Amino acid sequence: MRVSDKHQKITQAAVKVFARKGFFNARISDIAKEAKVADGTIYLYFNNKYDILISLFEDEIGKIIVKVKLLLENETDPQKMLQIYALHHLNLLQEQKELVEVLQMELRQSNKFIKEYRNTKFIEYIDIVSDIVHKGQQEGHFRQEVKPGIIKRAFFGALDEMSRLWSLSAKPHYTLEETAEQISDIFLYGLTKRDN
Amino acid sequence: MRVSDKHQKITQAAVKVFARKGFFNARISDIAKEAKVADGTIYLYFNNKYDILISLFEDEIGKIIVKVKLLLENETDPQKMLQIYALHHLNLLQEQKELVEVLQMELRQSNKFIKEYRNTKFIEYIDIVSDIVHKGQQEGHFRQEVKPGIIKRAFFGALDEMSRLWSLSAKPHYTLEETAEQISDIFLYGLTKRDN
Amino acid sequence: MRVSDKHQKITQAAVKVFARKGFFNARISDIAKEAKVADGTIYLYFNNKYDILISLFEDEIGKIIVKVKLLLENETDPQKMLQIYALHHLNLLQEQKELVEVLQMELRQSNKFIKEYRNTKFIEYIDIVSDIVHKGQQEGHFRQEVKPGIIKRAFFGALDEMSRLWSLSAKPHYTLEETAEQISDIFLYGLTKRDN
Amino acid sequence: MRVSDKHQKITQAAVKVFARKGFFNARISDIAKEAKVADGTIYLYFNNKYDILISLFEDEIGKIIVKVKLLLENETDPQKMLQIYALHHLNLLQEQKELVEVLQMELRQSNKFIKEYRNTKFIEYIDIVSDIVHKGQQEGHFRQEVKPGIIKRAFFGALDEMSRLWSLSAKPHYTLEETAEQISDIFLYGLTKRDN
DNA sequence: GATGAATGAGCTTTCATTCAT
DNA sequence: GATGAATGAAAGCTCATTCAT
Repeated sequence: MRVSDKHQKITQAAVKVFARKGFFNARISDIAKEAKVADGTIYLYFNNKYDILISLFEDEIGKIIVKVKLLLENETDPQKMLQIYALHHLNLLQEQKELVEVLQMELRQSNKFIKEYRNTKFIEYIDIVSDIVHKGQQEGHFRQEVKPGIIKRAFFGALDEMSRLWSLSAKPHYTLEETAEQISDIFLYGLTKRDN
Repeated sequence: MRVSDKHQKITQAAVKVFARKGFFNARISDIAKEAKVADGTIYLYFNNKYDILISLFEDEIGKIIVKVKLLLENETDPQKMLQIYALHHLNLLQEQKELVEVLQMELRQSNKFIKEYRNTKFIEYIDIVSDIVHKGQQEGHFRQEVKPGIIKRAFFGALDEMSRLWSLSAKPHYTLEETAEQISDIFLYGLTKRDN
Repeated sequence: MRVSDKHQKITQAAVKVFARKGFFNARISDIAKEAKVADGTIYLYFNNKYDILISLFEDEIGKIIVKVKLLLENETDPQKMLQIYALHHLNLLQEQKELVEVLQMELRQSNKFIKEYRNTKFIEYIDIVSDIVHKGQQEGHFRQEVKPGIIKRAFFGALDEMSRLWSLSAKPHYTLEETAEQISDIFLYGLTKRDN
Repeated sequence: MRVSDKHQKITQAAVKVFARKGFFNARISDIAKEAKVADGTIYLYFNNKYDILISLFEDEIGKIIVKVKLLLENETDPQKMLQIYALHHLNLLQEQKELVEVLQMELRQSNKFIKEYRNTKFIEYIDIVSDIVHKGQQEGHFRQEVKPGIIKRAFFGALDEMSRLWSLSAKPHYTLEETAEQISDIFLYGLTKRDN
């Protein structure tokens, strides 16, 4: 499986370089050097610089989705599920600091330039949250007036903002677990029906 | 007031152009044309391209802070204050769609490249939230175990993610008021002590 | 005599700035600042940047010619005259280091760009040497086979090369007097008829 | 020999263009066009515009030194050696009019701007003269009171001034041989001990 | 498939010159 | 006469992309 070999080498190199310098400041030759291939070789696997970013994005988000879905597979309690999602999302940061930085960028910047590109993978990823919320509502745990379509964004946004903070600041003020707990706590507390 | 005139014309043009094309894809000549000045004129008011972005950022965030603080001045109830903050933040989007897009960008991208730049204005802006939360805790309304330093980021992130969604999608699924209400609701519900 | 006042202020400022940064690297605004006038004012007295250089050159060489001719006025011995010329030429360096550097430049570079400009003043200056040599030949002191038209250039070139060396090196190896003596000595020795 | 091929093509083109327009007025695109390569190609072989000039200078002076030393190899008489040096130096002019003009420029202008660059090659070239003078003194032909360190500069300056004259004026008044002879004659006459 | 030398469009920035005040 | 803000052409340099080997 020669081909996917090179493809992956380039993708991984691109993650590093984009994270280090940002998409616009990254040069193709940087990626080529990091991947230990010739500049021209990259164009055998990708159409252009943007294509690397999108391709990378789809690939990596895809992997993450598989992983999260696996983690949630054996869990049925929506509250626990949200906690798992939060913890895993923040875990990504620790484990794949570089990748996260690139996704941060991709999510914001690039759509502007690649109008035709609809990041369906990303939508699939955050829809996991709305599915959990929906399930919680159906089972009677979560408040009915809450809109899953908004909550999914709010939850993701809250987590994401924290990871952004970490990726920028040298020494985080809060630990990963603490943050995951606080955020899922506030959302769960906010979602859950009161007893009285 | 010749000087501040041109300065402002350029700033406003830059907001438009950066929003339209993104910082990296925006050309100085685009901004110049939009501002109806010569390319060189821009360099009489700004040191370089980055300087336009930072300058613009500081200026605009400054104005927003003044505005929000004014709105909160006569309100003492932390719950109401959070609602006001949320509503106003989302309002920015409607009123200044372009500006928001640029700030989005600035908040994420630029720090990478202008390491020395510390966006103190932005910190001042989100610290308004932690101040409200802190006040709520001191007055006994909000749960003590919640950390204002995390909540401020989560709250901002939640709102911000929504605005990002809007700035990208053609037709928003939710109205501004609906969104503001949902998000402040979930946070307030999550923050507030239960009676029992 | 307002006009010549400003004209002179600008000329003197230009000498300083050209010497410091070279003609091409000197900015009009540098000269304006040095002369404590507005940029635009310079264009009331000079047609363009080149014009400043040429004008400066003509003016300053003119003054030097007057000065040298004055020094030679009361001297009739061609040998002494050559020594005076050499000493005075090198003296310029010490006294007007900056001016000399600019002249160095002008003599070489600029003619290329201002084709129409014939530096008649400079020719007048070195013709003093050929006149001395010619006089020496007529009076029977100097060898007849020597060509004044070549000697004038060689003599000037020899002196000039020394001054260039000085203007570039931090600490000259030889004193001014020593150099003037050595050079006029070698030329005089070379020019003078042998007794036998 | 692909690489040195392009390098040389660019160097030769640069000589022509610098000679034609001067270093500052020469555009990279002029050189590129002259060399029949793309603008960007130049930057594969040189770091920047200055680098072309310095590189060119070092290369060409290097070749000249080799050539002159070869010519002097079989000659032991200092007087003859000086004549050879003079003749060869002036010959350069005829053969490589353009190169000489560029070197003229380099010798004067550039050091100002490229302070860190010490043109060691050039020093090596003129040190050939002081070595000859020194040898002549040791062998008792030349006067002891003459300082080789001054003479080398004076001799070079004299020759150089002549070549400058030629490179500027359309029709030289003197032939090459005539000039070489006159100048070495005056120096030799000036250097040599008198019989009485 | 792989290479990397070559390309050249494109962009930021500078600065001589102008001209309304 | 004097000013200096404004102009805009011009140029060095970068780098995504191509293509001959």
